[in-house]
Amino acid sequence: MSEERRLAVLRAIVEDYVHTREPVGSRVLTERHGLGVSPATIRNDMAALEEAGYIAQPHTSAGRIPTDKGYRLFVDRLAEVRPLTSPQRRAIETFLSEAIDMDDVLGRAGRLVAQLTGQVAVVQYPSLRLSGLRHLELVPVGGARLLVVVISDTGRVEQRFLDVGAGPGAEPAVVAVDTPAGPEPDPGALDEGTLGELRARLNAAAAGKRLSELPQAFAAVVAGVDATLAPLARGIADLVVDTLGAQREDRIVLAGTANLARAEMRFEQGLSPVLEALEEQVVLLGLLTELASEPGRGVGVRIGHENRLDGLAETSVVASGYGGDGDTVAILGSIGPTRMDYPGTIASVRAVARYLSRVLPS
Amino acid sequence: MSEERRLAVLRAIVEDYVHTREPVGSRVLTERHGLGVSPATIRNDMAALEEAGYIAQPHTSAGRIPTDKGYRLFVDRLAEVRPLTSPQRRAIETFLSEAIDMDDVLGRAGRLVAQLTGQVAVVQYPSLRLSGLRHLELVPVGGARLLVVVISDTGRVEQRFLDVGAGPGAEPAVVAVDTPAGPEPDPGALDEGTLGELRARLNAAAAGKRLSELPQAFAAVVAGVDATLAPLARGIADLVVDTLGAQREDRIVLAGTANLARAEMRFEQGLSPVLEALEEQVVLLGLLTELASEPGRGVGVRIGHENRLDGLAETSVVASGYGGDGDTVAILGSIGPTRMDYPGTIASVRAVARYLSRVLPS
DNA sequence: GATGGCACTCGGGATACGAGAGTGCTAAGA
DNA sequence: TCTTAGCACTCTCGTATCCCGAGTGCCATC
Repeated sequence: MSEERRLAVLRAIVEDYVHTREPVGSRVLTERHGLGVSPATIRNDMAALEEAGYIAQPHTSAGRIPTDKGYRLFVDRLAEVRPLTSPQRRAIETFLSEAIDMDDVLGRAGRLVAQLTGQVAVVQYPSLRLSGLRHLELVPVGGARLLVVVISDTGRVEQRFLDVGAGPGAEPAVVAVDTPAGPEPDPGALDEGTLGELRARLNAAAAGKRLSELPQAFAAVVAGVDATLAPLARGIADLVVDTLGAQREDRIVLAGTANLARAEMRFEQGLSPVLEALEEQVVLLGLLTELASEPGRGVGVRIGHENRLDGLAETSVVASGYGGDGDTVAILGSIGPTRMDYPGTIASVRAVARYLSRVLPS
Repeated sequence: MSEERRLAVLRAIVEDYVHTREPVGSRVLTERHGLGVSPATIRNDMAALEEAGYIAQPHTSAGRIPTDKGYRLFVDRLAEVRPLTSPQRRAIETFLSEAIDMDDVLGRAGRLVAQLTGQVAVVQYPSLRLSGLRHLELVPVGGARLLVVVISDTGRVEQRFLDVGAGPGAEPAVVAVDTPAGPEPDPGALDEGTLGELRARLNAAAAGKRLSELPQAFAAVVAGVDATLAPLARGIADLVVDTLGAQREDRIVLAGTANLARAEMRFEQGLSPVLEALEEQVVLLGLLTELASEPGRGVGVRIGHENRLDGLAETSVVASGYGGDGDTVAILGSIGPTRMDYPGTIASVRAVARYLSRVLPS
């Protein structure tokens, strides 16, 4: 009962089961895979594998299916990474290079992974590092509302709305609704000249400063400004500092959800828990982060119950970080049933992640 | 065989079926709904209704279920709009008012509608009207890349990447990848001083101009600039005009997809086609646009086969436009099985759409 | 340690059957 | 003319039964 053959049997079971979606018995194992031994021998090996927890039988007299532990062993020691075919590579290249902006890149990456793997793709928006303030722009919109646009040195752009209260004397609320805006600015409470000057002063004060020095620099501006304007200036200053300081890494896009519903994927518990888990973006994000921070060859794999979420107990997650300078700024992954094509999925995720890393600004 | 009673029967069938999800027979109809007649009478009415195509029986000896045509009649003539309860209204208010930016508002609106209706919510991003250029910012990122940030007079902010080719002499590609950016700007090919001057010139040229006048204004700048810089300047100018001119109304967010998988919703064809239809954002967008442009009390309803998409043949779409000044700038909707609670769904969609209209910058 | 043989188990498909729900129709009543 | 009661008929669905086949575990043998 050689150890190598037992592993070969496990590999054969995994590959056959992934392919046929049916419990695999000793006979087909000897027939379809070139293990030169008889079914009885295989049965002995299978008994040992079952004993060790790598496979299980759904009911007494059926074939065996891999357990989570079995898949884990397969992924760690048995799977041969199968590189993508070169047409596939080219397809990735061309499809992604047609993207016109960041949203588009990530959206396409998601659809691509979903299509390559036939599963659900998850793409996290890159979280961008902070730096100084490059430019601040104030645009009055609506009556008592100010759109504050912040451009950081790294090229990050954020926009927030500032409610300017009743008049210039009132204390402005610091955080309000942020949005692109509507039509004609209403030059009521806020006149362009004053705003322009305020903007110029704030920009000048911020020039060359680091984020940590900004509050102080702004305080000076607030102090030096007309008393009626001071509250507004302070409101803007606070909002800018707040906006630059806030991390904005909580966005995720999904693609290929429809793949879950395809007939080939039957989940014991139905797919309702799976979909629910996917909608819990915060939790999902945590999972991905955890996963990508694992050591390994860049691509992390969580199998079945390994990811703590109940909804994902029947699924595996394959994820990889991506990012400009070789360090991870965001994560890309694929989620499918534990019974998935691990080598293929890993290859796809890795290929797209690498492309993203290459194309991302660094 | 009075006409009113027949309508009452139809209404009773719809309401009962929506509630119980089971074909409704003549007996329960007389028992549960206060029609003061015998089952036999109802049967006659039902025969007439079936003849007219408003109801059908799934198999010979089962109760009746409404057809699309039946739901249509119900929605148009029989449904009483049921206003939301005041706690519900308050919940909407508070939940939406906690949003911190535009993305957040729309995301919350979606989740809200999904939760209120127990169905899938669809929210289109508002398309914003164009105007002049408020400010143009150039941020060098990476080696030969330039982030171009465009802020329009209406407060719309767009960002695009410009590939600056090999050196300042090369013709820059006009459209490249747009994205927030990575870390340290690399002051290689593009030096800050030149960029600053170029930016200042372009901004000055654009000040006060309308979109249609921009190309001309920019052309003057390009002509007046150093010859080695001209291609870069032209590249930027083109990109800006292009960006401002492009409509950006193609984004949709979904929420509550998991609701589709809940046990209560059984689709004949499975939900795979439904999910697929929902992923076809372009088509979906077309449907919503068509729907919101219909006359009516603001909320449009498409029932079953009325929406041409095959995948949505078993679903109904309830949608409403929303937008700052009473005119529609985007659309909000809810998608569920044809057997849905129309009055409730309509009320929810309308309430949230109204809130959005109120809170949106105008 | 590998193999052939064999009895045993169990899931799943096919079949049969009865209960129940609902219908349409007819004839009688208002 | 509309409503109602009665009745025979149809069809779905759940339950029970049976049987086949796949697969196993174990034992004796090579």
